[in-house]
Amino acid sequence: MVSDRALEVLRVIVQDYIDSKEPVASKAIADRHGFGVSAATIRNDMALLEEEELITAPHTSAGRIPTDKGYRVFVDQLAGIKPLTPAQRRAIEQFLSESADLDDTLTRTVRLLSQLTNQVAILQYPSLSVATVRHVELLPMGTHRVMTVLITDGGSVDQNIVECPRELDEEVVAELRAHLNAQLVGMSLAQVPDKLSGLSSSVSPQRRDLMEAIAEALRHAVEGHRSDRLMMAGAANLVRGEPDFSSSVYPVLEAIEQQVTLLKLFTEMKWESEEVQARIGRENEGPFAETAVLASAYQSGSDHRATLGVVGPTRMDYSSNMTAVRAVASYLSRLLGDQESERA
Amino acid sequence: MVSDRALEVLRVIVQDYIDSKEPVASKAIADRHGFGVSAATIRNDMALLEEEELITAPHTSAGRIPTDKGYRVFVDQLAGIKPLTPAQRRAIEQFLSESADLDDTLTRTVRLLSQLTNQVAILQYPSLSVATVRHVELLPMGTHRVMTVLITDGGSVDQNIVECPRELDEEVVAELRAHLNAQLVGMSLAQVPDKLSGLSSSVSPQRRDLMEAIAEALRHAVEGHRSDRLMMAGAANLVRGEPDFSSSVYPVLEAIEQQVTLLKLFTEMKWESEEVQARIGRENEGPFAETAVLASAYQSGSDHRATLGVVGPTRMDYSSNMTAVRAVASYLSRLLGDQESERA
DNA sequence: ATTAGCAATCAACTAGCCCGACTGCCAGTT
DNA sequence: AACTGGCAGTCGGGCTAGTTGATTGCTAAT
Repeated sequence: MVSDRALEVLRVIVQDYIDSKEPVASKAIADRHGFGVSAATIRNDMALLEEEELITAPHTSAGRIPTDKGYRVFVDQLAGIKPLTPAQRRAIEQFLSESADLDDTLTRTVRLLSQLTNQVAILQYPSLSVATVRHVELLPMGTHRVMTVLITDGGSVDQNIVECPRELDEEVVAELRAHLNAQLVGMSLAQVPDKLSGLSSSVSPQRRDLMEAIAEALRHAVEGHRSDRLMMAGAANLVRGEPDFSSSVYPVLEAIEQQVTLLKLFTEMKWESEEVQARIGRENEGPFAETAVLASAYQSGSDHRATLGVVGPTRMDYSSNMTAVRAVASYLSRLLGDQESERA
Repeated sequence: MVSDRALEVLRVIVQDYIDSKEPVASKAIADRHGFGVSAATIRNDMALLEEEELITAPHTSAGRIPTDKGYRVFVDQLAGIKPLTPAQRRAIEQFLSESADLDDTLTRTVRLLSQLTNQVAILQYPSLSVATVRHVELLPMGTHRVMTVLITDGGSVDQNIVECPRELDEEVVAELRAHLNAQLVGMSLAQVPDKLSGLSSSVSPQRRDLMEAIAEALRHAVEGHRSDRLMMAGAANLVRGEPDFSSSVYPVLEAIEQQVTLLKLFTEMKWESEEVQARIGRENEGPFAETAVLASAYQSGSDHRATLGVVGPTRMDYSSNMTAVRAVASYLSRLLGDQESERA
């Protein structure tokens, strides 16, 4: 039951509140924006919006601020798409021009995003469980040790030392290497452990113990990759501005560092659509109940996706931040895609 | 010209101020600590300490707080060595028992340190310029590409794709691989680029272009490792407590994230002695002028050292934090040393 | 449906006051 | 010479009361 004008009033309230950080008064709206109506009329609309719980008054004689629900409506229905500013575009260009290895790219990306949005930026490491095996290398080291090297198509590599039960034989190693590669290359990391258990029974008995030890090392390597992790940049932005935050910032920063809450959040969001997702205020659990989280999936490999986004106060510039998140996600996808094809 | 008792008074002031965060009054000292003298006498000593600029009064009718100089004297002359608490010892034990690969070890270490001290912990990545080459692998991929893999004794690995000017020949690759390993294994990363330039002239002319491309890839890999970086944990601790911060915390967090100031600081300190170093207040430049930085070198490889430490308010528990930094540095050194010898 | 006007509300600010926590100093004691 | 007790002086911080100004809600008129 909210009129079009009332929605327009909501938009104005959100926008004004975002950049003034002050409750917005009816008079200010009537004065500064081109509604053809008086403050009293705006007040009526505001009463309506308040009834719908889209805005609220912090105290009797103050202007109104949006509620979580109000932000939600704003984001879903009212936020226009702000194009990137030239400065932002330039920043991304510059960033693109200097990419190096994977880790460096990710670090730069998350910093870029935090600079573009002036918020804390979060980037989930590409989960390698669905990366595929490109090559397995066995390197004899001395007479009783062999180093296993597992190389994935994402360009990441892991290595382990294996103790050999018996004297090493280059021929045996070569054979096992060939065998392993034949069986594992092209396989997704998630499948590797299963495949490995089958493998040791397929080699001749006198090599089985060595095979078993190597399989164990490879399982370990895969395991190490499975753990999802996050990178963060721009923590300072959380502290900027708000002098009162002391109480509220601490748990948020801590939760970001612990990672687990955010990872859960990200996996919850991920199955949804292509676009930038927003979780606002109480839509989030626990420490993030007073923040907004914007996130978008990015293409982190041939057919796998991870998530990146920003965390900030619910009072944030949704329009431009969502644009920035979307832009960075798509640039990063493209970048990783390029490296991918370069490498293939 | 400060009597022994006056120094004792300074110690008490520092200690009380650290845990109460309140200026310390003469009466409180006379009452709570077993000086056999009256408050008036303490006051006389305090007047002396004030003359020496070791303590100062925030306003006329308040107790005294230590100055930077006061903390300095405390750290250099008065701070006893607090042994680790059982809880701390247990935390370290547990940490030790779960180490995985290098990156994981470092992440855990820096978190451990931040938990032990309740401060922001900083850890400088082991600079790999002085790590040595363990193995170079060349993997043909299709007919016109080869992947170079560089493995160092620190357990880190880097790989690149090289475009081959001509059709690949497994024999050629094998020969180059043997050649590269013969020349590079055991070499420190810092020496690799020089060595590489010599190499291409030592192969037959028809292989020179390939060799050159490979050398370029390896140079790139080494380059990626050279850049010093920092890890941080416990940023939330900066925000804990202080409600006034906003103004003072923001620049500090930002400077930590930018890394450059701290890296400079660390390299300045490093050449000094074996022990934990403390830089207090204005002894630091710029953003850290109101913080204390404790740092210690750790052995990050056979003969290279990097730095780790904590950043916190000048009002911090120097005794136990210095103990923690020392303990963690030495545990980490041992851990890396063990991996080293395990691998060798 | 809109408006103007008016009373009511309440945070934020100010001024004034007092209280209590210290110090500094001095004169007296050991 | 070192220490102590006592006392006056200073000043931050907390309390109260009063004032201001912004803003709403309501009502009656258009």
